Amino acid sequence: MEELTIGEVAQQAGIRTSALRYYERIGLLPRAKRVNGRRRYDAKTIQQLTVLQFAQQAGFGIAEMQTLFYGFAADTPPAARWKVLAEQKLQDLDTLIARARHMQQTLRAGLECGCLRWEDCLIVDGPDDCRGQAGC
Amino acid sequence: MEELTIGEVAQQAGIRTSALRYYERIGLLPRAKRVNGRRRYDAKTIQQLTVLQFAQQAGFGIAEMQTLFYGFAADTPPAARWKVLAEQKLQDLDTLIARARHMQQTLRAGLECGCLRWEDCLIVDGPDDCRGQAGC
DNA sequence: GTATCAGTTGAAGTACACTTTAAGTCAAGA
DNA sequence: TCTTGACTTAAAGTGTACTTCAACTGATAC
Repeated sequence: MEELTIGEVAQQAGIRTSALRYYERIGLLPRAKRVNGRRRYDAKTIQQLTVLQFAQQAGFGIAEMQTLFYGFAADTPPAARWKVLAEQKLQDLDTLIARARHMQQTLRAGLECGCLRWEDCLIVDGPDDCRGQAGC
Repeated sequence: MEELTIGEVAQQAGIRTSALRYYERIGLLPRAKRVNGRRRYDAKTIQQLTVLQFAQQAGFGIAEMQTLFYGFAADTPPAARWKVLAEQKLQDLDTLIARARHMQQTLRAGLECGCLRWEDCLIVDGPDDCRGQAGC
């Protein structure tokens, strides 16, 4: 089977060599074997990295990926591992989106305020609260 | 006019004393006067902090707030300052929301995959791509 | 007098996901 | 032989927004 250097893996996976060394150091990737002190990977590693990047895109942090990949009984299939964590993450994302929407409302409320001084601005006490005060 | 200690300001504004010292240190709040070496604030500070928290809730980082509060000609009214930064921020939030939605799709796609091994999972190459492969 | 509480300072720590740096190794090409 | 380029390591740096720590001071209560 074909073996790859760290630079080749990095290029094929679209990742920096420093990240690969980092993943190995923290145990997110298994320790690569060495030839003359240099890391050698087999093609399967690219697949592993693809899964890793997929999980990352789905919003999993490194600690969560450790759980996902190594934090279950060896005979637990991927779909089951994924399910446990994915459902919580979906909720987190709902929360995140709601917060972002709230920020947008806050910003738009601020855009409608024509205050001449911050002190006059009632918007900061509540967006629906502009009681004909100066500039609001 | 009534003067407040750092603890009183912190409590009324719902913020930690350490944050108040931090804001002063980085110049986000003007240097408070000292009495016996202790900070003394007037009631106006609460209002300033309210504006600050409003901006923070709208998604402005500290550097952006520096610009917002001190990065304009002294006669520029708040509404004009706000406008310059808020419109960009609204766009950033659109991007953020889109990314979060994409993450959710990724997660849901993963939930529908019943792979027995990561290696069998074609979802990681593209969510719409489960061509009757083992477990997918 | 002394215990307690709130305050002071500068420096270091926190979380996250890496990147950058310094100093050195290894193999291949001119 | 010398240079070049890719690689090795451990350690320190990055950015954000604070918090925590250590050592100390000042005012108040008993």
